[in-house]
Amino acid sequence: MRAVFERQDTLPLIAEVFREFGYEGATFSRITERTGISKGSLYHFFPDGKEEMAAHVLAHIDAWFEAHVFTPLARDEPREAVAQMWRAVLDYFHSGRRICLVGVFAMDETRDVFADAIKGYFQRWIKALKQALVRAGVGRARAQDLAEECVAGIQGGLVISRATGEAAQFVRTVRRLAARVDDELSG
Amino acid sequence: MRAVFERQDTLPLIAEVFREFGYEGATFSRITERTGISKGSLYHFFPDGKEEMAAHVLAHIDAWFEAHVFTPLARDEPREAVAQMWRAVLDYFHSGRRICLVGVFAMDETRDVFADAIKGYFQRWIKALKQALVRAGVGRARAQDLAEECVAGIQGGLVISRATGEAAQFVRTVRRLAARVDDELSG
DNA sequence: GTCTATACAGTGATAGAC
DNA sequence: GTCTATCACTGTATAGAC
Repeated sequence: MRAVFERQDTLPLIAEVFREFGYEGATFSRITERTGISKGSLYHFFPDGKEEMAAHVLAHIDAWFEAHVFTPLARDEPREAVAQMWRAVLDYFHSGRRICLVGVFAMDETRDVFADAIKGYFQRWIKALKQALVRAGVGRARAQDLAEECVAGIQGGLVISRATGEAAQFVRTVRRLAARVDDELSG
Repeated sequence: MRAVFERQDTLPLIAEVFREFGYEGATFSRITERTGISKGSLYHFFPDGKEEMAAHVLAHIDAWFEAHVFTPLARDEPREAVAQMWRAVLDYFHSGRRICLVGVFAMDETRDVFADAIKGYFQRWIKALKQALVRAGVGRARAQDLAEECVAGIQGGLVISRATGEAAQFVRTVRRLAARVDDELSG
């Protein structure tokens, strides 16, 4: 009996291995152990091996954020979209117990292959948030500042939470950032 | 002709390799290539191998921050110490072109051996900053919030700068954080 | 499609010549 | 103290049985 039958289904499992051990630390033995899929089958799903796995995992994450964060910010009523962003972020990162794989890969310059994907993820996030803030009436310069501050703050909160082992620190960080945005929107 | 003769002198070079490639990616061949020291000599300096190297590198970084940031925050006139912290941070991280190795190691849970050192680094930073803010007249709860926000913001700014390739983003992040602290101190 | 068997390079680590 | 030679092992990757 196997729980996984489609390549798409393996991505979340493989993603967790990359998250826990980083790119170099995510070895085939750890991936087979976690997924229950042998090396041979993994190469059947991902003919180009580890690099292809990582690329698909990144694309998977990107699609999630595109659907749950970036697109709402660009399309929905801005205040509601921002509120939705905070909910999505707390949910996705398990209230600080889960780190950002894109951030992890960003810190590792071993493989420039992913540089564009990583850069695009953060730039689109900042841009979408900025434009939502502008649509909500915030000045362009201030909106850019706030958006950079929020996206950077989220990453930093994840690092500190993971480092100290206190997930609550991430939740506090998000609350502070949300409050600052609210102040700006109502003030 | 060799430029390095003492173990202490090798640490900054080895640290850069860990910074660029992460713990797993920092292989002996890369370290020997960067330092010009053979494996045999590296094991002479660090009998316990890579793990000992990483431990010494972390201790080296910790000592630098202790001397240039934490101790000044605890001892000097608080406003001046905070200003010194921003200078030290911009300087140490090369205005956003260099990442935080402690942050990189924090994201990697391969080796719990360093967990305490990593945790201590961030906790002492937050605590020292908080106490300096308290000595400068900020309320305890607000000081704790601000300190967490600053240390997390620095880490996040480094991640975003590295990801986007725009070091200037880190400088802006630091400026924003410094302005917020200044507001609190004068307001 | 899934697996086992295997190739081959590179890993951390050790021994020993000088 | 510094290096080279070598170790056992694990890494990614491939071939091929079923």
